Amino acid sequence: MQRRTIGRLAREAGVGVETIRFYERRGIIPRPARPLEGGYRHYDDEALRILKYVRLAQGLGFTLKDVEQLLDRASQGQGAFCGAVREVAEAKLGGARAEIAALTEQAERLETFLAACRTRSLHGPCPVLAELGPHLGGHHGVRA
Amino acid sequence: MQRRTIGRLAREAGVGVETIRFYERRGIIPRPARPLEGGYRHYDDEALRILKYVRLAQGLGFTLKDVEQLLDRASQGQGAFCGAVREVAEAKLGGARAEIAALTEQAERLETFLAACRTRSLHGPCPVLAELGPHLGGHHGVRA
DNA sequence: CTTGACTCCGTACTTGGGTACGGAGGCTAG
DNA sequence: CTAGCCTCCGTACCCAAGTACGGAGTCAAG
Repeated sequence: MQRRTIGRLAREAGVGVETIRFYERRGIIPRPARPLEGGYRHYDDEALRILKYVRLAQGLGFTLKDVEQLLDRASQGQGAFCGAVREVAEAKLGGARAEIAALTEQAERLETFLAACRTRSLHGPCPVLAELGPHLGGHHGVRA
Repeated sequence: MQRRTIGRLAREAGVGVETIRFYERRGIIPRPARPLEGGYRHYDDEALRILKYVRLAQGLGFTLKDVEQLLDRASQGQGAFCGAVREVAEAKLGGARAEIAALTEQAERLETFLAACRTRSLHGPCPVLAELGPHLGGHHGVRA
């Protein structure tokens, strides 16, 4: 028997102690074996495996909610689980690509903006400020 | 005089009414002219300009905090303002590129994973499930 | 003057993934 | 037996950018 306490498990898995307790509250980690009348938790290898699995899943963009649902499906047999994993992974891939596209556009807007800023600042007053109207000068209320 | 109420301004700017009140609390929108003894707010064109400016800034990835700070600098003259804007914009560009890189890696991991999933599922039991250990089957505690 | 739409206000809630706190009790080496 | 570290627990807090609520007051049209 390993008699891993929570701190040891945390070190082995590379997460914080509070994280493990948080996962337990969410039902991600099995409720560990404990002596009656509330002593310390001690964990076996399965807990460690799950923690590593969670970190892997997070690296793929899965949320904890995804992980929970997947873990639920794991009780329904391999077919259901495998299909569900693939489905989520495909959704994440789509999401990631969409986000990349959005960020790429944003980066392009920023480049355009910076280029304009550099060019125009050679010629006259800052056009960004001008767009904000003539009244900007401590005009926007009392800050708390 | 326009006598724009908050709802009208919201429609014109394409934001929610609550958003405008929220911006006012944060000091982003000038506290609008109001009749004594608490009647309705009414807004002039400057509020609309600022709202549009905020949406533009958000499109560049600026946070509301950024906008607030920039608006504060606007009172210190064009030089300070212009420089600050450019600085933030450059930081955002760096951040966006870093995020794109991270997401690209994530997408690659997902593709690798999905490819492995497809290939291996032809040969035998789901390897992802196997990695989770032999005990997965409603083993992970009572969900609340 | 009434109706109905709009607005007022403060406060609490949302999402995600944890972190922080703090006093009490358990566990173990010396 | 005791020092000292570890763990227990619930609860509250963090970030951003709003959203939701609900009872009361206001405004314009008819």
